[in-house]
Amino acid sequence: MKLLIIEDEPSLNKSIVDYLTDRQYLCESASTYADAIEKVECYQYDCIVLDIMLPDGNGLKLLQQIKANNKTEGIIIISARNELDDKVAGIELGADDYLTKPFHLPELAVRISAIIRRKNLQGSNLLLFEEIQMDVPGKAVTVNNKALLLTRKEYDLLLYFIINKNRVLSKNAIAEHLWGDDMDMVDNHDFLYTHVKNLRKKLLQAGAKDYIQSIYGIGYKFSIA
Amino acid sequence: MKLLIIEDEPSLNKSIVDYLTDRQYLCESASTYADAIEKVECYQYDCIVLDIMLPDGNGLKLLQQIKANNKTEGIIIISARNELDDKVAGIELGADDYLTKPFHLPELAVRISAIIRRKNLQGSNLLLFEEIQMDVPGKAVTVNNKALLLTRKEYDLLLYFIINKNRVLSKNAIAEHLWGDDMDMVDNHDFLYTHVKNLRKKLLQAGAKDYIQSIYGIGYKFSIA
DNA sequence: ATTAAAACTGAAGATTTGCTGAAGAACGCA
DNA sequence: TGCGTTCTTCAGCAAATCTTCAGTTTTAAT
Repeated sequence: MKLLIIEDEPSLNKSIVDYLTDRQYLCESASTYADAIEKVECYQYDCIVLDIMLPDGNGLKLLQQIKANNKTEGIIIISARNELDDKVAGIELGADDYLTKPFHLPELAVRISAIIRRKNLQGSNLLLFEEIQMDVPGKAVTVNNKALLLTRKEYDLLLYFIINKNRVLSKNAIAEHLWGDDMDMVDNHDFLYTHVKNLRKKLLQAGAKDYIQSIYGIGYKFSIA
Repeated sequence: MKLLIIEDEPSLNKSIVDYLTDRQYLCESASTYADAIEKVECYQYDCIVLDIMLPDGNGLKLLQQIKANNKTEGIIIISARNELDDKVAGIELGADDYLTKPFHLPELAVRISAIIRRKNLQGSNLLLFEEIQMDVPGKAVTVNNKALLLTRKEYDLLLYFIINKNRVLSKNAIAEHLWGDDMDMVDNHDFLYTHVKNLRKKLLQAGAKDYIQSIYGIGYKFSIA
């Protein structure tokens, strides 16, 4: 799961990123309005944590642009206690949740997880695709009710596939989601090839059909037949 | 076993915490509504002791929110004798027990233990998992009916494993439950490694199988096979 | 059919994570 | 206070995973 942390204070930004990275999220951070708007326009995230007060532009404007961009990301606003009006405005502009500073990191983590669950799993903990079942909070995968052990990258890959089932995914989009933007994936898709190969092998061995279809020149599509 | 004591009067709070800590509970305390709601949202407890009268908000509202949060914690309400209506309302809102001030600490301890027993042990005193048997009130463990001596951390760890059997537990979740929130576990899981190692060794020596499965990059799962 | 690009594969290093035993520190009890 | 137990720290080793790479197969277009 990929997050964007928009927060200008470096130490807070770092502690948020460290904490969430430790909990298996892939985090990217932005510290200015310009930085943030660029990342939001270029990449896709599962959830965005947005500090309303930014040095070079108002966070509400940023929020508006995110929403205008027709992005479906979940958004959590953080703000100081005396910026209550901004908070209310944020919710009206379509933020999914808010948090007042100072807050505790576990609480932020709980809310992120709740938003992601709401968005991708319709409130359930289980993701189903034919004979494959993913228990997301438990990070456990079963095929025909038999446990299947996946490595972290394999798990992330399968999760991304199932959430985006029946859609053609470019290799760059997948790579971006699994490794973030600091990775040099322009002319090297060997990572992906290897992990797709390993995931396919494990799924087949577990008795699932090969739902990972290669789309020549583009990427993959996860679907039946 | 991890408890949260919500009580605004410092001396009473401290004496409750001291008494229960002495009886091997891991206690955290909150003295205000805001403080309490935050802890409840971030952490997980086995039982919550809640004083209905709080300075900055009504305890009943807090109780309602705990229940709304879909938490499964047991809850004991404490209140002054003249707040009988609140007490009744509390039970109706889903509190598991109540106590009127002033009360004796041993009585509180008895009720906490009863709630935990009801919740985790379905009313029994024994927790069973294959050849392992835990007598919770007696803090005694047997494997194939032969006594097994565990240290406190080992005992707490095994108890947490068995209560959460078949679930993937992150190292952070385990650490939080065994050491509380004041511990700096971000990049140091050596505690856990050592205690898991010692617990495994003792269980194996006693003739039990190794039910503690390591989940690479995440934590552990306690289950058969 | 030929060809060049793209995709796949197995196996090798490199890296990260987990395990271990032993030593030092803290604790509880007499 | 002193003693034995338990808890924490640490450094070296082992294992799992990730990345790299060279060689092979597949694909689409000529």
